[in-house]
Amino acid sequence: MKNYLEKIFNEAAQRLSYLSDIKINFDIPKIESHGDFSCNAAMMLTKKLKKNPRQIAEEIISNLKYDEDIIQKIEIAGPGFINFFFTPSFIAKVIKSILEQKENYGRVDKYKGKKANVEFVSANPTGPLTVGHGRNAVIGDTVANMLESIGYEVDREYYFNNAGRQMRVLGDSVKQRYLQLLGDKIDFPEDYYQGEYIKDIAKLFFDEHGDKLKEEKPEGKFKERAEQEIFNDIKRSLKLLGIEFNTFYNENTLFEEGKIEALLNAFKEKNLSYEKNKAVWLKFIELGGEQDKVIVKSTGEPTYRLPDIAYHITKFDRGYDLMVDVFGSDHVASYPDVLAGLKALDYDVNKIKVIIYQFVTILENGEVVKMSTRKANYVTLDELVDEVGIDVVRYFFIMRNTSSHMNFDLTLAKKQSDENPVFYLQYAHARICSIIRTVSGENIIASTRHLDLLVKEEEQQLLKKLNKYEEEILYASENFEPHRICSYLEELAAAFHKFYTFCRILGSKKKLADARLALAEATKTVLQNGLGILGVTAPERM
RNA sequence: GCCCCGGUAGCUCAGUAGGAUAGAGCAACGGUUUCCUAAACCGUAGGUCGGAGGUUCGAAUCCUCUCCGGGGUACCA
Repeated sequence: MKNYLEKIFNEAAQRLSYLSDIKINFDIPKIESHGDFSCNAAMMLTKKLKKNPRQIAEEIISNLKYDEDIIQKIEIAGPGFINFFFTPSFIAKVIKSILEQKENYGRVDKYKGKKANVEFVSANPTGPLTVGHGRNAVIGDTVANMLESIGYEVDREYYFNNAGRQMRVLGDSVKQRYLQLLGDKIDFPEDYYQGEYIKDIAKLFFDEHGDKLKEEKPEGKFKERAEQEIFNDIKRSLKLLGIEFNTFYNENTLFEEGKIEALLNAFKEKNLSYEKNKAVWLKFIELGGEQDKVIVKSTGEPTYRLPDIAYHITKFDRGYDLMVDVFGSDHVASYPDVLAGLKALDYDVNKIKVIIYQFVTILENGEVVKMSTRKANYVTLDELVDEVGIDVVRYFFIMRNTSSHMNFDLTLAKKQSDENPVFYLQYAHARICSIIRTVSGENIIASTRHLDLLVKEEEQQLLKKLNKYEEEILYASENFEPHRICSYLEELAAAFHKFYTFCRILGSKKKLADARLALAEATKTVLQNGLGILGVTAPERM
């Protein structure tokens, strides 16, 4: 519908040159009587043309050439809005496209041939995934789905680090627990990993090796096995949510392949780094930052910035047109450094999109649960999935804007899971399936031959929502805003439930029943496609 | 101190590609099942969009200041 308006405006602009000077916007008015679309062009031109906006509107309208089978009427309203009303039969045409394209409806090839990399989760293997990681995981996977739906070929990537102090502590945590199992009286250090899973891993060593590993170094078998066990656990948790990665990128690769060294040299050559107090500093001030920062510590160990930059360079080298990073808000301060470093080396940082999501606050019994993997104070993602199910978890984490803080009352979620909006959507789908089952014995066939009979208020409302789908998906995807899809689907489901209540299929005349069934099936397809992008199931029965 | 995010109905949050009378879900209250699933639908009530200025035909949306909450500000990642 919007496309058609754009078309006739472009055509009119050949006669009214001032139309090309402004960006023409078409909005869907909140109020029904204001039409299907509304345009504010006349008001935007008042200053320029020094004329009354209503006069301008009239001039614009008289220059629009349109098909009366498509547009029913055009009105000037309020201060100078131009309101467009489409014909019911044009609005109903969307059913045809939906039924023809089925699961491909809403997919566009705008970015066909482009490659995207979405990096997310990227938790180091020091413990089970928590609810906090869950938000990251679901956002990343959904964004990946959205990008695929607009044509990108997407790689899902997990970046991790299995060197460093964290991992040494992990290995030693396991060893200490192992020694305890052997009967040694040990005060387990407070700043070690306190979780039960450490004891489980220690038990594996005890069962398999008895006391033979007393002299084994913590960073040897203990660390390796812990990493392996924990990683398996992480992968299993993610798979449970339907999330799988193409690539696990080990930070260590960057060192092994000399990429860190090469990067250091590149900075040096460009005269962007210098030595001070035995450390290497990068000239961030020169790059527009607030202060210079250390990239190699006086101990010779690089700080996280160096591998992060080198890592992104590998993504550029691998030929991605778009690189998405999904970070928690605790990383806000670090990514500008990475981008500045890349920019200094002439990489096009516009290809990088950083999604920062705000933290999830978990409330249990009215109290805030402070998360810490180290202190073993957390609610795991698995526990959450156990409590409320996969669909609710996935939906819950994307139904809100990523930039919005999220409160999650566990107690409430367990109790009131029936009232979660995801069921509202799923129920709409199940209801349609039920209709199709019921109607299958009757002489009713989903047919697009008499769509012009769909003129009732509820039918038209539902049709208008269906007409919005393609645009919504594209907008949400291009702007990396998965929650918009949720809002849209809730509106669609609401429009369907109203249609269901007021427009019966059984008992209507054959032609109308056929058209209504076609409308119901089209709705089913769109619900299915939308839920599919969210990774939420569309059940046939509930 | 400085930087990022948020502050919208009792609660959780949409709306921030400037638009017409600010929305949804839950909670509260009242109604709707001889009829394709009542996990639904209809109605009532509930708001100084944190506060103050400004920009303009028009501001929840943009700018400035300010208050409150979260996160960050390392030779931690």
